[in-house]
Amino acid sequence: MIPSQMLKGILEGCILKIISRNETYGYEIAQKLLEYGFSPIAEGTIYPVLLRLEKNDLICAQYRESSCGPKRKYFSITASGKKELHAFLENWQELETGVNRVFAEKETENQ
Amino acid sequence: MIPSQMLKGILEGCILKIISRNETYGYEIAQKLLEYGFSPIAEGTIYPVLLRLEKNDLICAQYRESSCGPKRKYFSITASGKKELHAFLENWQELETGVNRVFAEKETENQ
DNA sequence: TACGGTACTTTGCAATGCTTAGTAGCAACT
DNA sequence: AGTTGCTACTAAGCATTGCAAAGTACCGTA
Repeated sequence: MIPSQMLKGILEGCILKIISRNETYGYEIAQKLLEYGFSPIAEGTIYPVLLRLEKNDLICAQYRESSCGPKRKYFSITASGKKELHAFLENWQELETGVNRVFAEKETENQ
Repeated sequence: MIPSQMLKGILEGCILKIISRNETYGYEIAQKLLEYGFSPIAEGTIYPVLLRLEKNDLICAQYRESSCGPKRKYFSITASGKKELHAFLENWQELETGVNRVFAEKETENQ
């Protein structure tokens, strides 16, 4: 169970990536995150993220009827969103490299 | 430049790891993080983390004189700290796996 | 009619890194 | 002596973002 603090900034990037692959809506994004191995993300988490992304013009929304429930709010990525996604990926890789360097056991130094 | 939000929870784990390798003090930790590829971590960031870790009994402190400046506050990891470090590493790996799964391009699915 | 699954919104909280300001020791240069 | 710069730590308050909780509402089934 990944603590919430460690998701900060990262969840947003993952959601953006999921949207970039295919137009989708909040409820489905939550399910996909589960499939990707994240512990269940509360609705109170995911929808505010989507609203923020929309407000910042990184994604745009479109309501559509559903045959099995209330209307869905479908999101697709914008040009700014693609740029942001690219920046996120770079930052993520930088983070990954840094952390893994910290945790790499180095035989050459005093451990 | 990794945005500060993405460091949340992670910086703490990295600092704990650095201390676990060798007794060390705040100023030196900041320098090591730089060596590991992190952009400069402000003192106002690092010292509060250390105080928090100490308060939570994950590290313990000992002041020592320095020949080239003010006294240094040396930290070493406690038993609880080692447990916490282990837990952090597991969470980090879980996060890493999850994010990389989200970002892996899958040829078998509609992209 | 009630329940469960689907689907979204809003409010307020908590954790943590950051900014800023302050204190202080030591060495080197003027 | 005074100034500057590096070393070294503390503390107060801010901003961001994930989370919990509560509310609204559509639809199918029992």
